[in-house]
Amino acid sequence: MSDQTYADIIIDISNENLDKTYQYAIPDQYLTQAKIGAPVVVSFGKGNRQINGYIVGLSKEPKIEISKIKPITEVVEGAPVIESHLIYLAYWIKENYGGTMNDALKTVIPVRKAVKQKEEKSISLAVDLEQAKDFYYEFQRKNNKARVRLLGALIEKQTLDYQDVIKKLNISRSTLQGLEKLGITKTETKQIFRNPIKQKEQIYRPVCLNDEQLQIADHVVNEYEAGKRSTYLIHGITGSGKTEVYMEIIDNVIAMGKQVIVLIPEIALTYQTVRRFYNRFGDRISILNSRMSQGERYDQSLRAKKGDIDVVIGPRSALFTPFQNLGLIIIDEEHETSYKSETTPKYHAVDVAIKRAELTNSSVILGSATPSLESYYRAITGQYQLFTLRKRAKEAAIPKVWVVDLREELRKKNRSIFSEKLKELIADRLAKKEQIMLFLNRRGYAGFVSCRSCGHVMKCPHCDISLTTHNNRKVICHYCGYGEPHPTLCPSCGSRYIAAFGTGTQKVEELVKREFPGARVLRMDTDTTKKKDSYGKILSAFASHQADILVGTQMIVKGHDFPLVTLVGIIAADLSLHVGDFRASERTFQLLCQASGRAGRDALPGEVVIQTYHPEHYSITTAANGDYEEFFKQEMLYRKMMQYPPAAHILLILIMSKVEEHAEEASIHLGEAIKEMVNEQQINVQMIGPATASLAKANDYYRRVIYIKHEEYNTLIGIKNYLEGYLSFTNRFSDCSFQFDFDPMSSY
DNA sequence: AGCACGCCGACT
DNA sequence: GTCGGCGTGCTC
Repeated sequence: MSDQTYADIIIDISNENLDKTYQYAIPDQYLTQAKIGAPVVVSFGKGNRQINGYIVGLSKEPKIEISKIKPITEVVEGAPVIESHLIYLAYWIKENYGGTMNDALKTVIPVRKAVKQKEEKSISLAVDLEQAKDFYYEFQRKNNKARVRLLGALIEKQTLDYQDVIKKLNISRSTLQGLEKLGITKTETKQIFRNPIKQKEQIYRPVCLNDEQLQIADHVVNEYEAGKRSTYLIHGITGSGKTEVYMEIIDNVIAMGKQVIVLIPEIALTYQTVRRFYNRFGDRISILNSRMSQGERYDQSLRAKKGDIDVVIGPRSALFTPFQNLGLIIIDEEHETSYKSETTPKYHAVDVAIKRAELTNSSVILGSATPSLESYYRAITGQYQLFTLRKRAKEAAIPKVWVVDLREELRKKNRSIFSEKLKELIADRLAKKEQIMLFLNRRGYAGFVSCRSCGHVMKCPHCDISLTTHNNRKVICHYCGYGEPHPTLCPSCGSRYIAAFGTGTQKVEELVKREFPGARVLRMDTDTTKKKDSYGKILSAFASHQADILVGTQMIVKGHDFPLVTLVGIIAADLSLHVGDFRASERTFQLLCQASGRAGRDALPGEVVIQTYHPEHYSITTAANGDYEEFFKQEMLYRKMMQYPPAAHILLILIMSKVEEHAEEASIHLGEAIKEMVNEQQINVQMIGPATASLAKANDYYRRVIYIKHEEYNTLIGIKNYLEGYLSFTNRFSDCSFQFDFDPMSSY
């Protein structure tokens, strides 16, 4: 039995050959250097031509006949190549978040798609037209049909598209090769890069930072110049000018010949934001967004690789821009859930950014008005440097916040969804011709059950998570599967006003129109923004005062400044407070802060009305006071008590199958396997489930979940690795699929 | 992307 | 028979 190690190698990355790896033997002399990500030279094909590749995996078992496996020619040392960094990063992502190496590589390395290849390669004549005609007749005489076809077409039209030649003219590559060798044709690859930003003259605008902003920028720049790399968290209230601080630091970092990645949530990627950066950095900046085709994205990554740009701005995926000389990664609004990938590997951009920074000797800046519990926790435990911006940059005043107790309204026989206070203020703004935003933070799949009289919410006795209604007959917990019959009377006060909670934006729109017949109302939610561009259209219609009231879900509270908005109404703060999710309080706090930040952005002072059945809940009181530190303190107590992140870590395992019994069987089996494994290794983990997911069935797949909690992230990675290994061995669950999610951000 | 293999018609 | 054009499939 030999002890040979084999390496999985991908060849020539920028082609679409990503899904093929080839196994090579590692000669003893290279054993120490043959790490994942390392560039290698290998013999390939019949002629043993020497080509470049990268190691993407290591194993002891040969996957094909040993006689076919060739040894690696050389492991290339020295010269740090971005590809090898990114491949190593892919490996790290796979290890930390689960999934296959292929999944990870695909998220990390931009692949040229066949779709956009059309314009890249073309065929043209290498001789003049007369000579071409001579050849044409000669080939006709010799009955070289394919050559005649191609030459005929080329005489008519001097340059042809490569793909068209292959497909429409039915010419094979060997024919083309033959003609090229004879010097009759030539193939050209031209690369047309399109800068997605419209060419507009840069407007010179001097920046003047206030002392708070300057202090942060100076500190970071000084450390950077001294060679110190670090992760910084900037906690700055809405309107405190975080972007100016970023730009000042970026300026200094690129002056040192380094490149910068700026991540912003997709939804904030508006023309306004982009132009601010463009005005300052001009052509040396590139924007990525989800509307760009894969070809366009690929173009931008090539530009980055060639050193044509210094700054890239984009959503999560921009994190993998192949800069040769990366120096800084900025993540704005770092608490946003869109930084967590929803597809395998379910990585979090913040953690991957920190890892990439470590590999490339870069710094990371996180910024938020309402930092995630995870980030703030790390900041106060010294893993990040924390900065706070307390002043608003413009002279805008902080809005006045009213918290309205909806239980009181019911007592006052007001059964409408608008409290007296909100009605009064809406009428006032309509009279003054100012604008109003009504915000309904509805999310999640199933409604929680609450009492309209006392505000009592049905909760799971084991998880402290809101129970959700199931056909109005049962209430269940979708973390652990606990269930009880749907109550008819409130267990707390005996009232019969206990029911599933839920109001749609459509209903709110209707009721607004009924209550205020003269008002012009716009609605924005997933229904009205399905069509392309409708999102922008609604917002610009509202911005130009074509409507008085904008009703919408969370999407209306992000980004955009509307100077005429002086009133923000939150219809029912409880809607996000009681979704069955341990992050519910955090989300509520964030949404309330963001929504409040929309009011009175300019000269006119703003007011905010928060309607709730829980005016005493800390998410609501702290948001009303704008007191993040107090919120953090309260929420951490809960997370510590319940062992939720960041106090501990959670691994979610999602089991899916088209056959309900198979999903159930597999989940029970996996549960047993986990129990056995942790007993054997004497690890003290807490396992919740297996249970039916809250979204019990999606796209014909039945879904089951298992949650595992432990203080150490690495313990959970160990369990994930164990299960991945186990699942790759057994074919018992071949019709089931499995997904892992660490410290999940979305509900399942 | 290169190489080899196999098929087929044309020429010696 | 053999040569060269042509299409196709494989490369650890």
